[in-house]
Amino acid sequence: MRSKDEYPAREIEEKWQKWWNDKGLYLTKHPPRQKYYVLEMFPYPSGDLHMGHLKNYVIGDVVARVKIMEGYDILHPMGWDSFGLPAENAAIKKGVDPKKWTENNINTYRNTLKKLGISYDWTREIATSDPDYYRWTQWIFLFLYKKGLAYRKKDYVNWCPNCKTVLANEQVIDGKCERCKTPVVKKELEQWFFKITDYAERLLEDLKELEGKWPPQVLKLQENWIGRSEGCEIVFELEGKGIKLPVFTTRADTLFGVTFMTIAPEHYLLPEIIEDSPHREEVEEYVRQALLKSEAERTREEREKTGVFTGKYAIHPFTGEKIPIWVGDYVLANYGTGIVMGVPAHDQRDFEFAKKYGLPIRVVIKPEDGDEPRPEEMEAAFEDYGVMINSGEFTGLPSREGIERVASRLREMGKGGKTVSYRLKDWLISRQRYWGAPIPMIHCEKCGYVPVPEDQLPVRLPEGIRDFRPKGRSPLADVPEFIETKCPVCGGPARRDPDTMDTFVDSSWYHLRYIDPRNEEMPFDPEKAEAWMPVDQYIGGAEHATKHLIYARFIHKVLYDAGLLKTKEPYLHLFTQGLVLKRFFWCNHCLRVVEENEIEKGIHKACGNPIEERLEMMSKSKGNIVPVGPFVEKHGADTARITILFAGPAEKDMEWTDAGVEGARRFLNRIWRLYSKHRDKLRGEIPDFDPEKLSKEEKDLYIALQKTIFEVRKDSSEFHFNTALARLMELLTAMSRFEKTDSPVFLRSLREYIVLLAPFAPHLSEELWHWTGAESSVFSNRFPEYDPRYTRGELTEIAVQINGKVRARLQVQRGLEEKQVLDLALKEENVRRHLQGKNIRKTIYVKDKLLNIVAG
RNA sequence: GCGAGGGUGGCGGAAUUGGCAUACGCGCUGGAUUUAGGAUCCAGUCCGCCGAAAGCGGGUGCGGGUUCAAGUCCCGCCCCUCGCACCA
Repeated sequence: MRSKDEYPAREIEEKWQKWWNDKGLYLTKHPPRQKYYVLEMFPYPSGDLHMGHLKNYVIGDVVARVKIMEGYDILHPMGWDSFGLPAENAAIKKGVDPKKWTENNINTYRNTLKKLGISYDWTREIATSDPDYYRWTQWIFLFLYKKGLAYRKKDYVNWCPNCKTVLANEQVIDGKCERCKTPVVKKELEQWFFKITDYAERLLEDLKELEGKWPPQVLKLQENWIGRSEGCEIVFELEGKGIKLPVFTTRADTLFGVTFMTIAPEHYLLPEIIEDSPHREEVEEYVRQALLKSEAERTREEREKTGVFTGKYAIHPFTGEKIPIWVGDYVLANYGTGIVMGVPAHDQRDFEFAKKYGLPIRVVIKPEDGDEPRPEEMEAAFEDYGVMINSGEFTGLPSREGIERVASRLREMGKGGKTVSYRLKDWLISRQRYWGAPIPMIHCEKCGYVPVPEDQLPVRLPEGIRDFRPKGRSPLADVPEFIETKCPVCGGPARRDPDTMDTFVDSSWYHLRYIDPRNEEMPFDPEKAEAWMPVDQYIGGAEHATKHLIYARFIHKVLYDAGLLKTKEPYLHLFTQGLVLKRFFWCNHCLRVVEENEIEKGIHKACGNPIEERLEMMSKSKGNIVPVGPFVEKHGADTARITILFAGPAEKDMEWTDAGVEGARRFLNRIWRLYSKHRDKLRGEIPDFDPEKLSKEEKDLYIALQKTIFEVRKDSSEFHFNTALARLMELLTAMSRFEKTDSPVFLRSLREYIVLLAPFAPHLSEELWHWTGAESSVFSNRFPEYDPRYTRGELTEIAVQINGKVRARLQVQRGLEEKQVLDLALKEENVRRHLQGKNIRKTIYVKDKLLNIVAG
């Protein structure tokens, strides 16, 4: 129940939200004097907004408000990543139009975010599903196409049999579809790709610029994802036909130990290899089986490797020896060259494969200080570096040197040489879906693939489609008025590309559109981009480390190379916030969330089955969400903000609890009561005072204030909002207990406290600020400066230890010397007792902190 | 398996150039106020030594080490979370 002591949150919040809006307080000032671009990852507008979504925006808002009060002109926009599958699924399930569904959700999201009073410049709102936006997404596609960075390729791709669509590598999690968890299979399709591998080296290299500015684990994740590996390409030849069969290896020194080769089942050269093989049918059957298996099945580690002999041989580049070629599904088609050389003596996988199929083992490396391993006795491959043996002209070389020499020899022979391989794959962007940006390409029988001329953009999505059920092709393929068009080159009949783009294309450049959201000539004006880029602080979930954050860096670099941008990287600082978890009770029998009053002694009363207590990320499907709207109505936006910020370190996961809400609410109420009590004292000038001439009580408060300013500034800049709030709570207690409430120190503390609180509880602060008689916003203040002379009290407590154990604490003036402190310490009863019968051997003094007496 | 992060009261968490472990909040206990409840305010709250105070001892996942001094540094383990995982 709300008592009359509780502050009227909703009333205050609505009042100031309206006032901020009328005053245009958060409108971007362009050109900026001193710019600061704060960006939170924009949301996909799904159903309603819950507290789990909020953390991102609350953190961003604190950053933005602190920067406003540090005198920056900020750009702090919000928009919608509004293309994507859920809209289409809703259309399939409920028959609603994806566009209408999306618009409704956007309206709900916008209204909810507005209720939170976050400092967005709403005039810059964008939605990726808006033709005014996706026109430029298409423009970017064409831009890449012109640069040779968008190309079409027939390939085996990740295919989700349930969603009936192609997935990027990044959308395959543990071999399963990210969305529906169905095992992904391989399917051969012709698709559009972005050549992100051309940028692999720079994407890796420029991570160095981000060190100390991005979370180290995100940098590491990207590094692993790019997966640079230095090695050697070695070209074998197919016996008889002379087809080149390149392999990639990091161990060129083991080349003389090759006893077989293995090629991936989906390798494009395989059909040619087996064309005239007696084993052809057997191989084809093996390939069929392999492609049916899901990635998850194929890559299960404990699974025994399988393979089948192709009946064909390759020629060793040095020895001319015949090497049998096998097909094996443990070889990945999309890493290296898709063919590996089998060196069973020195590679564990090859060893296992050779053992299974009775292939010979040939030792070509021996330990530096040991004997040559004997093949018949080996139980595992010898994978260490050592000295090359049985390797012709290279015999006797240490591995490291051998790797170099073999590579340069191959280079001379034109049969390979040093090369670099990346784990990163080209970015497959075609999606067989309706609700995305159409790929702006036209296929003409005569002219081939032709880009849609820029002046014809956007290629609009047709409306009024009824049937969105996945059929293995884009719903657009069945819309003749969309598909059928004229070739822009020859004017003859032609067909549009029926696919739409991966939504990660939409979000790879949105930070640029915010800079110039209504530009009708260009995606953005390069001059404006120069004024505002890079994003100074980007805030979002760590789950985007290898998807969005790599794609955005890639697109940014392409635009940088074209001279449209002046910075190499889009996001200068990145902060990744933790999740919001909510405890709930789950009945495994009824398969639903159960309220506490339905449970008795751990048993679900309704069905008699035991209840499981779970702590998981808030999600609508689980039913453990706290919706924002009703919460704000009941407790207010500021309470929601404080709850989130105080619960723990912002980068860590937090549990949303009622107790946390109570604590936040209580804190704000304490502030409200203190200010209500002294409301009549808030107005008017505060007389100047000399801190040196204050009473002890006053000086203590003055020092507490300086300390708090110092700590709040420091903690806020480091994203330690929980400890910043702890300091504010301490100062509040100090002010509440302060008795000389007419003192200028007290009055000044009240004033500055409001400003310190403002980034965290903006509505309450704005209200209290106006109680001082101010007419301008609390955010037109500078964040308070501390008086550096007083950030520490002049009294200090020195711990007196004897042999490392604290035996007394002394209250003394700061700055005492060791001798003085020791004299004082020796007067202490407890110290004397512990020194009885002992000699002081040595003392260690840490000024103003500690004195350790070593005695014995 | 590899990589990263983590393990501190009943709970969320503070404290890192090595220097008073447990700030702040929640919960709990007692008191004040109140017809009562709620709300609020004050005091207490790491554990143990029968209660209290003083005092003493123990204590930051486990075992060792360096040091006058270790949550913090070093060595060896255990456990948890996340990411990658047949990458040739």
